[in-house]
Amino acid sequence: MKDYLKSKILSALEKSGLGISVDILFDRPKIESHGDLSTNFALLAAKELKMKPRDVAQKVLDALELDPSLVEKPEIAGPGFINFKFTNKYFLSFIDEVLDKGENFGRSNAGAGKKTQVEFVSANPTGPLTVGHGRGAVFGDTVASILQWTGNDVTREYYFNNAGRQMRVLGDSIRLRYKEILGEKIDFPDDYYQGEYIRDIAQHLYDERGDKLKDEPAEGIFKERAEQEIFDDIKRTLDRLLIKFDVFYNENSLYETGKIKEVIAALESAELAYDKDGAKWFKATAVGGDQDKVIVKSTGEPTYRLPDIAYHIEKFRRGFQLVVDIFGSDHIATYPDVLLALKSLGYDTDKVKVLIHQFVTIFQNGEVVKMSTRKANFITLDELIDWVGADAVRFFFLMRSIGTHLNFDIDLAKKQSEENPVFYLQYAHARIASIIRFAEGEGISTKDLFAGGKKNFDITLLKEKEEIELSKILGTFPEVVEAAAFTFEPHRIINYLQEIAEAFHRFYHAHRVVIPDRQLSESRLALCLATKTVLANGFKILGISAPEKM
RNA sequence: GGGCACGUGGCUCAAUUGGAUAGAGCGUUGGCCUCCGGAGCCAGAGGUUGUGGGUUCGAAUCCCACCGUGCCCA
Repeated sequence: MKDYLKSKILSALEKSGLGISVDILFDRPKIESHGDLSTNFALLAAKELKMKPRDVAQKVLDALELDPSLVEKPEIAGPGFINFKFTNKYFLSFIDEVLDKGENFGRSNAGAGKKTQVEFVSANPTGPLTVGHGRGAVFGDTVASILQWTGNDVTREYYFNNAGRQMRVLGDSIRLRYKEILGEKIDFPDDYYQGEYIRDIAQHLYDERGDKLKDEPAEGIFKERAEQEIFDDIKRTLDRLLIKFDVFYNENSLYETGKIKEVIAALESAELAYDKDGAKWFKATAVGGDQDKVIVKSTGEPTYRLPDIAYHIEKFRRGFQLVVDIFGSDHIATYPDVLLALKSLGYDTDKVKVLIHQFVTIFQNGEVVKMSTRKANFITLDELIDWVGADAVRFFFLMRSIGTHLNFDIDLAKKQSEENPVFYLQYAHARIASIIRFAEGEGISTKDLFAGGKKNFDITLLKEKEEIELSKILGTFPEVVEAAAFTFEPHRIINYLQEIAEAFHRFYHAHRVVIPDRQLSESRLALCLATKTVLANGFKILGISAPEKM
């Protein structure tokens, strides 16, 4: 519809001899009397035409020819907005469209098959996923879904490091707990992993191998076993949230295949690296950075920057045309260096989209719970799922934009799990399912609506305000999905589904679906079915279940 | 100390990316089932968008300063 209006306006401009450079964009007014779509181009163009905005608008309207079965007479309003109101016929046509496309309604090819990678979670296997990881996990998975719905070829990827100091400490933490089980007196350092899961892993080793491991080094079986068990645990948690990865990428492979050295060599040959104080530096100041950064410490150990650069080069080499990185705010200071290095080596960093989510602050018993994997005073994602269920966890993390520092009161979440907004949406879906069951009992099957390969209902029988309003909203679903993809903001879909549920409940309360008038019943049933379809498609994107009963 | 982000009713958050009268949920006040699911619907109260300047036809949104919160760095 926007395209239609835009082309009509362009030809009207031409006819009236007005040349303008501004783009013609449409807004959906918040106020009903302002119509269904509104454009402000007359306001924007007034200056260059040296005319009053309202005069520009009037000239365009004089030359504008629109199909009266779709659009009613446009109006000029306020300082120079042009408002368009559409016909009921146009709105009701959405019902047909939804039912025709079914579970594909909302999909588009806006992404044109773009090879896309979404990297998220990427937690090292040092402990269970926390509530903090949950936000990034659910968000990343949903962004990936949205990109798929809009026609991108998406790979979900998890990047991890099973080498380095943290993992050595992890292995040694297990070793000490194992010794403890053997009855030895141990001195467990404060900066070791304190969690109960460390004891569990040590216990498993003891159960299987007895005391045979008492002289094994930390880096061998202890570390390996820890990695394996913790990773299994992480995957199980992700699985409960319906999150599946296509690729687990091991940072270590970048060393094994020499990619790390290649980066150093590339930086050196570009004269962007130098040695100082026994360390190797990236000369960021030469390419617009505020200060040079260490890439290899004097101990010979690389900083996080070096493998991150190498990993991103690999992403480019693998042919990704869009790379989406999802980090917690703790990485907020790290990515500019990485992007700067990539850019200075000639890579197109416009292809990289970095999305930073703020942390979740957990409250319990009215107090802030500080999260630290090491100290083990965290609430695991698993526990959260146990308390409120997977649907509510996904929904809760998705309903807010990622920029907010959101507060999560555990006690409230447990108590309110029955009143969670997710139920409001699911209830609408279940209620429609129930109406359909009822209708079948009364002898109207939804199958009858499509018998013989054609639609046996007449949407023009729908004339009530609530019916028009509902189908109007249904029609905008594809736009909403595209907007969510464009902005990487899943919460837009939730807000939208909320609108549908509201419009549906209002319709339901105002009008009965199954009534003696068979034809009208069928029309309303078609509207219900279309609503159910859009709700279900939205839930599918969000990874939330669409219950037939609750 | 420096960098990045965020401050919107009592609480948790929206606001179509600079648009018209700032909207939802929870909580709160009062109504609504003989009838397809009351996990619902309708109505009300509750706001100087942290503060002060600036940019323009127009600012919660952009710019500057300050205050507060979070994360990172030395």
